[in-house]
Order: sequence, then structure tokens, then C-alpha cells
Amino acid sequence: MLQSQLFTKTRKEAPKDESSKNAQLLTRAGFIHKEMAGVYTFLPLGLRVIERIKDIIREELNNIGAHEMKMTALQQKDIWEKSGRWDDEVVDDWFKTPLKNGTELGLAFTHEEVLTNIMKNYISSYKDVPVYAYQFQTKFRNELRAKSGILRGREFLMKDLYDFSLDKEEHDKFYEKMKEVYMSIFTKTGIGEQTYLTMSSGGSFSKYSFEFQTITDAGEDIIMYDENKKIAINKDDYSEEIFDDFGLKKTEFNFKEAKSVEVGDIYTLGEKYSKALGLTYKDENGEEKNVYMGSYGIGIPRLMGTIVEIFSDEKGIIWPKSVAPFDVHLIDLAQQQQAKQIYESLQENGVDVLLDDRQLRPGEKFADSDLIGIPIRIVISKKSLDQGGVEVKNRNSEESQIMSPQALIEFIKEL
RNA sequence: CGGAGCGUGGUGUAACGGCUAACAUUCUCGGUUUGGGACCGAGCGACUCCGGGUUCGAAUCCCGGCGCUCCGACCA
Repeated sequence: MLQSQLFTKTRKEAPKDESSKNAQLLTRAGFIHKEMAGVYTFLPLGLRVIERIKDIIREELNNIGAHEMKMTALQQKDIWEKSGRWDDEVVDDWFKTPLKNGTELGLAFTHEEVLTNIMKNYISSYKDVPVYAYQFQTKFRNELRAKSGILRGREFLMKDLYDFSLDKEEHDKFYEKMKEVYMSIFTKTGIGEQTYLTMSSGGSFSKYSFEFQTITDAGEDIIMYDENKKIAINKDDYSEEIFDDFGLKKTEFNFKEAKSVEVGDIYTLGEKYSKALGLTYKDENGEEKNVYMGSYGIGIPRLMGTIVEIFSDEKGIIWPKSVAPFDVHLIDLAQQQQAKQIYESLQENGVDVLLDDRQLRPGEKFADSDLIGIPIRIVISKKSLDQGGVEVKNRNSEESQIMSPQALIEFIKEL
């Protein structure tokens, strides 16, 4: 992409209606635009990051036999009444609205009921399960208080996966697998080191569930975590009881306390929704059984915001390679043909390049580059050409090296 | 939903109840400059969030609304 064609601009100052680091940096660098509290537009750079994150998740989920689909954001009232979740006393963050013909509907806050209802068309035999289906969908939560930039929004993109299993045993196996898959996703997006599989109370479906908590001061949760054993307990649930229930000895752990963000959660739903909506199959003996379910969520903007909270310095964002909007930021200070040639040959080799072809002073280009945070910066200038090529520098290091255009291609391809 | 704070050009700030609402930045034009948001000059850009009230006079004081941020509660 040519930076001269990118319509967004950077700002020196953050708008005063943002105080979280993620929203300040993402706004200043031109990744997001706030529409209202908790509601953000993702601009071209921001969308690229979203798509990179989605790609990582997709690859992991497709690997274990899950299939992507896309459900609707408008949902009918009656399937929610069957599970009892239409009631404001049960779920208090609905956005509900009547149609012109009077029919009441809800804006999606989750999709258990919807997908369970869909699956009634496709699951009728024990041979039809397990089914693993997921989507990336806009979710609407009528939060009393949106906060922390893109970490808690009223409208946000969520990856939600649901498993439809034969029985508890089959579901449990998948659940264990998802623990690994989630960890792998968070590792690939760059926050593996800070992210802990965390035990917490499980809500209405089961006594306990697991969530993935990433340590950062921007978080609204508090976890007790063991760095070596790589496990944590949500502080709300940190008790003798939980140790007993999991058969663990408190003395075997060295727990520390930290603020954290819940970047993902995995729930066992059991037969709650299959029973409520009548999703059953016939087993080998012709007997009717309820499908056994689980749900697995990751808030995509929240994950993106968490990454920014962790990886930044006083100059701007420092994207992990895997989720950066571009692989390389090519900065042309020479205003000659070489930059265009390198730009094109990098692209031919499958490298995503942002070429800063604007006629600006070097200082401004460097400042923008640091703010936007693309992991590799390549400068082509009179100075670098005199020294025999281009200057390559990582965003997170001060050192740079000169290499020839040919060597550059090889160097980038190997990363 | 309880509490606190804040709403002034696109952005960030200033202005005792009293001149034409100021400064910086962005933007436009001209000049100079080209390895860390450089410099000089000239411009454009505001019903001071909305509605009432007090006053000779309100960005400023009072009431109501709306919006935003933060703390707490909530987060299936």
C-alpha cells in the first residue's frame, strides 16, 4: 500500500475523550475511530490487524475440524424465550427493538440458541455428531459502562465456536483440546508469555470453567498466577474449595497477584440449550438423547487492544510480527526509482509493504513509522545508497544494518 | 445503576461576569530546508454541546437535558 493513498493521518496528541493506552495509540496512529462510547470504526490499518488475528484463529480452528459459518445479528425472540434468556431479569444487556410489523427482535449478544436451533436441521443421528462450528460475528452488549477503549465495547467482533458432541466424554475431550488451541492462538498473536489458563467459577452451566487471562495493568480482572506452572485462578474464586475440587495442594504453588484481561473463555454448556430447544439425536439403540454442548469465545478487538497495551513504548505501538498491519514499512527518503523497485519486488515475494512515498521531512516519517509500529522499517535514502543499499531496523531495537536490495529480499523472506 | 470529573475551531489547551473568544497544531498558499514531527511569512477554520434562567452584559454563575472519561457495581 502506498502511504500517500492512505487517507488516515497520525496525530501528535490523543483526543481527550480517551484515556486508555490502547485507544490513545490506536487513535493517534489512525487504526480506529470512535463513534460513541464503546463503539469503534476500524479504519484501514485497524482492519488489517483484525484480519491478521482472524487468520491466525481460522487456521487453528480449521486444523481441529471446525467449520466457519456466519449467523445473523438480528435474532428472533421465541428461541430466546425457550432458554429463558429473553427476560431482562436473566440477561440485562440486551438491545431489543420491534420491527415495523410489531415483531420484537434482539440484536445478537451471543449465539447458543441460534445455532442450536439451526442444528436441529442437521443433527438427528449419533452419526451426525460431533459438529464444531464457529463464526466471526458482531455482538451487541448493552453495557452499563463501556470502558478501556476497545477492551469493552457495546458492539464488537467475536469469534464464537460451539461444539455439539455425543456425550460428556466426547465433549470433555474436545474441551481439553480447546485449551491447547486457545493457548496456541494467544502464543501466535504474541501474548502467550503473559497469558494464563485460569480457573474460575463457571456461571450457570457448570461449577467451574476456564478462561484465558492476559496480565496487563489495563485489565479489570485480578488473577492469582503461578509463572512456572503456567496456571492461574481468578481471584474471585481463589479459595480452599477450588483447591479441593481440583485436587490441588495450595502449598505446591507460588501464586502472585496481577491485573489481567479476559481474552478468551471456554464453557461447558452440557444439555442446557439442547434440552431447551429440543436438539436431540437417536443413538445406536434408537433412543433419543440430548446433544452435549460447549461454547468458546474470543473478543477480537479486545485481543487487539490487549496486544497494544502490552507492546508499546513512548513513541508508539510495537506490533508482534504475526498481527502487524504490514510486514515492512519502507520509507523512501531518496525520492528515486529504487524505492518503487524494492516495493514491487517485496510484494512479488509475498511481503506486505507499506511504502511511505510522501514528500515529507525524514523526522516526520520516522515519527509516523514508530507510532504505527510496523515491526520492520526499511529506509532508502541517499545516505543508505551511498553505503551500498538500504537500512533495515526492527521497531523494537535501536540498531540497524545496511544491506543490498537483493540481500534484503532474502532477509525478509527468511523471517 | 451509585459516585467523581469534564464538554471552547479538525486536534490539544487558554480566557476575572466586560475589547473583535487567545495560543499551539492540523489544513491552504509562498519561501527556505531534507536522517528524528525544522524554520520564516500570509491565510482558512468557532452560533464556546443543547435548552432555559440570573444580569446592563454569560464561554464564565444557576437549573435541566445530552455526551465523554474515571472509580465502584454488573459482565450469564
